[in-house]
Amino acid sequence: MGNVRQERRSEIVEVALRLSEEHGLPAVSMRAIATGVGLTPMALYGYFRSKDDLLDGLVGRVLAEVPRPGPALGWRERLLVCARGAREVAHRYPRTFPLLLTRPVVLPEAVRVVDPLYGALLDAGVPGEQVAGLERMFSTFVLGFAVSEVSGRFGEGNLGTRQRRERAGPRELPAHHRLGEVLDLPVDWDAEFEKGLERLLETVGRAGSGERGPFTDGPDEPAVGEGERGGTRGRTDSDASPPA
Amino acid sequence: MGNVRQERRSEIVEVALRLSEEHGLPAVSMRAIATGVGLTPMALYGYFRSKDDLLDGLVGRVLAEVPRPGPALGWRERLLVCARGAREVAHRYPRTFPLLLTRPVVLPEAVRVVDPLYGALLDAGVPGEQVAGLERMFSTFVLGFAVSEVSGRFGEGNLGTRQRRERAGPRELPAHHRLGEVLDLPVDWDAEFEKGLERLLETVGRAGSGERGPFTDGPDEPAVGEGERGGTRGRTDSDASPPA
DNA sequence: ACCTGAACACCGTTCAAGT
DNA sequence: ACCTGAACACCGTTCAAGT
Repeated sequence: MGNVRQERRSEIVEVALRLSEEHGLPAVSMRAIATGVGLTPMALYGYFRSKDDLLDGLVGRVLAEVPRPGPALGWRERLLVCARGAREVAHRYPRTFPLLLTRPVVLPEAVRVVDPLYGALLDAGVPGEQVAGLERMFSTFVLGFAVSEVSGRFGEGNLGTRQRRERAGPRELPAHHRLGEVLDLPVDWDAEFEKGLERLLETVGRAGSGERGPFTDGPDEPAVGEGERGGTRGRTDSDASPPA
Repeated sequence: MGNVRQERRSEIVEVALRLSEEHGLPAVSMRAIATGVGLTPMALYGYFRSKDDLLDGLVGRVLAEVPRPGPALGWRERLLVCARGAREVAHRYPRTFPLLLTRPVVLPEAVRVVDPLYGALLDAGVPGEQVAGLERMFSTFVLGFAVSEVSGRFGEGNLGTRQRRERAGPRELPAHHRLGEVLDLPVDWDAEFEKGLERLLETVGRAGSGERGPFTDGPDEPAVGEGERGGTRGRTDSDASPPA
């Protein structure tokens, strides 16, 4: 089949990725890609309908490196592997990764990344109607955090707000002044990401155990969200709730 | 002082906003803005150092419409007002809003939006060292959700994955097949956003009450995150934990 | 102080033509 | 089938000049 065509296609995407990481996304022009692959700009249109199409290929190329854990691990570990893996990819391609938030997720690669997340949430006992929404919440956090980090959207953490804080006075920024010196500490992004994941996993566990609060008296199942250790003790298809 | 200058500046930003909403962000060019305001492109450089600088002005202009609730409301209500308000702004300026995720948050307008969130988290009892991180988690969700919604990153919800699901077969997308028809239901974005907020408020409540799990025996305070109904019964400054 | 004209070094894409 | 050349209608920005 059109295998040489596929080769050329991925060669083009590879050049685009290299250009993006070496000189930034704005440097990814059809003309620059073309010279990089040894062609005329017009030749690229034989492989991609438009530049947007080519950028979708770039998104797919990056998404392909996000790990997709199989059902061997427990659901918690699977979610962690996906989340940490995605963040690592962001650090690997810091100038390209922000594209993922800009472009729609209808690509087949995106669906392939989402599937293990759906599986993990189902195994956590999350009701079918809530799975997609919870997955979007989870992915939004992971993607948003990773993109913010590599694109500098978080600034250099809290640093640099100090001048502004002091210039503004307690009238305009009362909470900044209440927080005071805490805002001047450098941020440990690894720790913050892990903390966020921990919080989300707790939410998932609660959604998976029927969302009963501590005062709802239901069947006294062992609470999810406690003492999860490796192994294969995650639930399987058999106890996934029916779609109602 | 340079008041006529400020007038001109905001006139320029206003034209940029109109252009962006009417014809999309790519249509926001220095040349188009200039004709819109009745000047030569070069004249704009007297008011903004560069196009990026002008876009920062645009971000500030949009951020200025995000509500900043005072301390009259309870912390829960304040978080809800900020979150819902931000999402409404996204719906008001759907083609411009995605800029907020692209550009750094060092603008004074961004700090002004963050301050009430810090205040609410402090009033929820969140320890000082955790406030900034939790705020970033909250904002990442709100911004990420709103941007995904208006930029079409969420696709049309789950719809449209059906063809792909059926073409792929249970081998490649097992969880999609486990979920089955649930994925074909249309998504109620309002409800999903509210559900996400609810989950995050629960997390905030837990962080504010010392993060004890159901198996830690501590003082038997009434659990936060339960039975919250409207009204102004949120905590106030008086019971915020000191930064430690 | 505020603005303009001309110019530079770029873009994505179309279209007719080559082999 | 795959590629090229020339052209169109754009970009952001610099620089010298105008009033």
